[in-house]
Amino acid sequence: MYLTFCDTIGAIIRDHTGKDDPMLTDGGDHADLASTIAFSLAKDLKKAPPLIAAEIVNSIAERVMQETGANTFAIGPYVNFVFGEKYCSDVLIQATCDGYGSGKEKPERVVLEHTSANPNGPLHVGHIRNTIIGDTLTRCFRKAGYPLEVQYYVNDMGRQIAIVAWGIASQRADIYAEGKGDHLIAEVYIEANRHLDVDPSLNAAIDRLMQLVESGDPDTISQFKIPVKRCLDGFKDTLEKMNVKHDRFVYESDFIRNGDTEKVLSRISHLPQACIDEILSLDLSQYGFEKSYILRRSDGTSVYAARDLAFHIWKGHNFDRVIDILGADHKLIGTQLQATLDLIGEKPPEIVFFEFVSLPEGSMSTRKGKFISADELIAETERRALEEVTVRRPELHEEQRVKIAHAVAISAIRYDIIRTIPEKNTIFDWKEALDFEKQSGPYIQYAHARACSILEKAGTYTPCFKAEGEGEIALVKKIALFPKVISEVVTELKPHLLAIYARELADLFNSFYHAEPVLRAEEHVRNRRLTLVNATRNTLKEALETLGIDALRAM
RNA sequence: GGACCUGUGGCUUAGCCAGGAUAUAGCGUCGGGCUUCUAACCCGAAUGUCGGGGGUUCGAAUCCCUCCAGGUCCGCCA
Repeated sequence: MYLTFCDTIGAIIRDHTGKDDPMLTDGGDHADLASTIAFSLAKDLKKAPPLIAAEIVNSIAERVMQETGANTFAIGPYVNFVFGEKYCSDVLIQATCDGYGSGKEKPERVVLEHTSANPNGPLHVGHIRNTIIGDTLTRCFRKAGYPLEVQYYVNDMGRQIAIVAWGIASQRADIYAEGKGDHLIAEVYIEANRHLDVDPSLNAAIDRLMQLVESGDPDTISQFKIPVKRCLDGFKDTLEKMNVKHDRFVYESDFIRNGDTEKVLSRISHLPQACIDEILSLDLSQYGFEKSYILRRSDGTSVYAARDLAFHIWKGHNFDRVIDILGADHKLIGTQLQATLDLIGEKPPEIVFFEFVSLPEGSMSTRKGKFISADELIAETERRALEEVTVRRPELHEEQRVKIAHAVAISAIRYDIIRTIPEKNTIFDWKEALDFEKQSGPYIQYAHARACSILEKAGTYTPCFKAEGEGEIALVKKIALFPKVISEVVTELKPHLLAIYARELADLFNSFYHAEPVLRAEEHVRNRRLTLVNATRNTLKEALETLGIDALRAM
């Protein structure tokens, strides 16, 4: 509804002024929508902006009212629009329907890759920033109507995995030991690196393993495969706890076995930018890269970048839009990948880069065993959440309390991570992660539960799709923005916008809740407010689910 | 040394790409509000050289230049 109104008003301004851009902007406290077009016309017309604004209002107000029911007026140089009753009632009708905010089905197929952590230790609080950005975008794309496949790209043949395989053999570790596989692998990996640091000559054994696995040696392949699988099983456990699921796990080694890597390397070797001596590398200086892009080692084995090219060519052929979520450490290699694909006429991926999460004592390192695992984070947050639920709802059965605590914990974790823009590097803070108040997931869940509770107590009522008074109108107008927010997230790849929106919607609902009685109001007001509570409830539910957070009905 | 990202009240943070109305919220501080629809809440107050300096513009947190600080990268690792 909001977007439709913007389009209509934009077209009217365009018609009237002849300018391509109607200069629409948020109206802030003054209006629902505003245009700063008077500033840009000032030079041409040689008139003061406030004068121009007044003239524009005079000429378009009537047509705007006719087509949208919005009020047009000027404050100084700003042309302002305030939406009217029809807008509010249309919004309420839409927002009380199941699936509010969903876009119509789009033909464009999207593939999104996220997490893709190396299987050499458990997911830690840095990795899950990737996971949560990726999963939230996934949910937004699906909400917007795009068919989307989520992939996990498994590095099952890199140096790190060779180190794990070597570590298992040299430490005689029991790869089938009980416990969570990813944590088990981390122990082996950390210990193996300790040995390699002490005696670098041991690296020869790692190199040998990498040659064997690339040449297809069956024993080495299974030596790699078993720990990778154990680790991945651990990842899947952790991801499931966070409401995250991948549609497909794509194995890096497949692009060696099916010959795709060889094919792309051969294509590249014929390019004028290719440099072939002992190694194969590519000169990307035309794209502004100083460093050449190395694709094959002198011992003939391929590097990660080569396999990644093959993977992305495959994705580009099977999907219309390719999106990767990558840590800031991949910026160079990621942009080199984009440039190379562009050079050979393939579709480069869109990449969302996110900056690092570090610990107060410094950056995390799986290799050095310096990290807080996602499992620890979840366990601790659940423990705190259970304490909280037990204090608040002692009458509930333990099973029920545990269930709520889990949903609250995941909500707190996911929200804490997604609310910050990806470009900001953050320091992990237990106090913030365990905060269930205000700018948190549980705060939004609570607003939803509160709305549910009111509606449950109300029983049946006659819906009334109207809003009256400041608080009601502000709330409806916020509800109206939900579809716009989803579409912004998808076009700009900025999932934090949804997090902020959901919190602001909860804020407005809480203010409304405290200011206006619902159940105790006289009948026609009660019906109207119950309809509004229901619209809010539904919008909060859709927003929470799109954030990957359970919309609890009680907490 | 070079490249990219970040720097907004004591702390955390939105706005920056597409410049425009008194810069967004939270935590913390101070003052209020639960026999009344779930207080994981609400209402109010105080707190700002938008890292520093230049420039462009009628107008800059936003664009350009420069400097400073933090992070990341610059491997025949991934």
